[in-house]
Amino acid sequence: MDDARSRLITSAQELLWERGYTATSPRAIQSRAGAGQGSMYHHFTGKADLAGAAIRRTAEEMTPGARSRLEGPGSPLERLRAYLRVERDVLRGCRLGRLVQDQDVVTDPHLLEPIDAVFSGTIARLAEVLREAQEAGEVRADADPDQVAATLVAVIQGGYVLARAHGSTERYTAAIEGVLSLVTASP
Amino acid sequence: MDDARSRLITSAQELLWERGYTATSPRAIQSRAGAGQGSMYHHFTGKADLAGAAIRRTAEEMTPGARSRLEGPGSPLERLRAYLRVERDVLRGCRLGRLVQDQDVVTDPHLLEPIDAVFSGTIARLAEVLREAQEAGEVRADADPDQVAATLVAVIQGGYVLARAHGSTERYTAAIEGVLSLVTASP
DNA sequence: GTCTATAGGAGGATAGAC
DNA sequence: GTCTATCCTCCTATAGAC
Repeated sequence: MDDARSRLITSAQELLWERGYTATSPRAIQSRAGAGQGSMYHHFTGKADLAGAAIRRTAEEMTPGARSRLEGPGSPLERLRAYLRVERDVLRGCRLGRLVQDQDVVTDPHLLEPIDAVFSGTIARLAEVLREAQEAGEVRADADPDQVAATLVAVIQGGYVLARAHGSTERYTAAIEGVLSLVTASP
Repeated sequence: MDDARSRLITSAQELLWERGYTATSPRAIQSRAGAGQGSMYHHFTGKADLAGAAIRRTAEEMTPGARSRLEGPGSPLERLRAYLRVERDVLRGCRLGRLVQDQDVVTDPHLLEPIDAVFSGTIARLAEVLREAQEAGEVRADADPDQVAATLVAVIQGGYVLARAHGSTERYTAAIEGVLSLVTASP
């Protein structure tokens, strides 16, 4: 899987993460992939097409990890903690979430849809685990699982923002631990 | 205050909000402000300098509103609710938070510092109100006010991300209401 | 499949006239 | 203070040869 086409997608994934969509040029992708203009325009119709492939691959790469942590061993609350506390590349930001600030991404359904799908799926799975946790008495019963699931994902995404603004992971950790203390049912 | 210098800053504020830093060109700022090249480079040393002025002005414009809602009338918890539920231009995103995804912004201390200052100030003020709320028994006492304050700001910032990804404000509202239900002390 | 050549436009900035 | 002219580089894409 290290043919030119695949290498181009890999480079696009990296650059999309580092610089976003608008700030990433076909040239930069090509040179990082060690491929020429002709190669790229042979495999893809243009920048947007290649970016779409990169986004879809990133989405596929992120799903299994989240899934396994939320469906893994441990009580519902323990699985929620494991998911929220998993090590993330905080200062680099979310590979998908950061793209959503890009006007050209939000405007192109082919680019936006796979991103939204990841968030939707994550929220749905978190809500499921939250329901289990409520049944087990680990999470207060008077909270709406769907709302709280959105809250949890928002804390992660917002934690990235605070960390990048502050230049350190501290704020991210504080936000995560803060929400964890709140979801946990009072003794 | 509608001289060329001020108009350039206003245009820069708008474009920074709409397109971010990298995707905003001096040309675009000038044409929106109705000013020429010469005018801009007379008042500012370049794009970064003008952007810095725009960011500082936006920061100044955001502070009073937040301050008044958190120091206004009502119980501590009511003030927290008022702050979190205030109407925001959700789909447009945060004027400052969105810039933090931009590599060129994070790299330039003159651009990043005023952004971080707003977040730091907001977190500090929220922590203060949270402490009051705990004393009043409105918020569970076993939570760290500084952590929860970071959580609240993160939920807002992350709510923007979810909303833009989904193309609707629903997810934002869900995240906000979710965290509000969690901070409120159990009956 | 991949390379090179080429193209029109935009980006960011400087210089000097008015 | 503001205008116009000018500069070099990068952007994204197309064309056609190998």
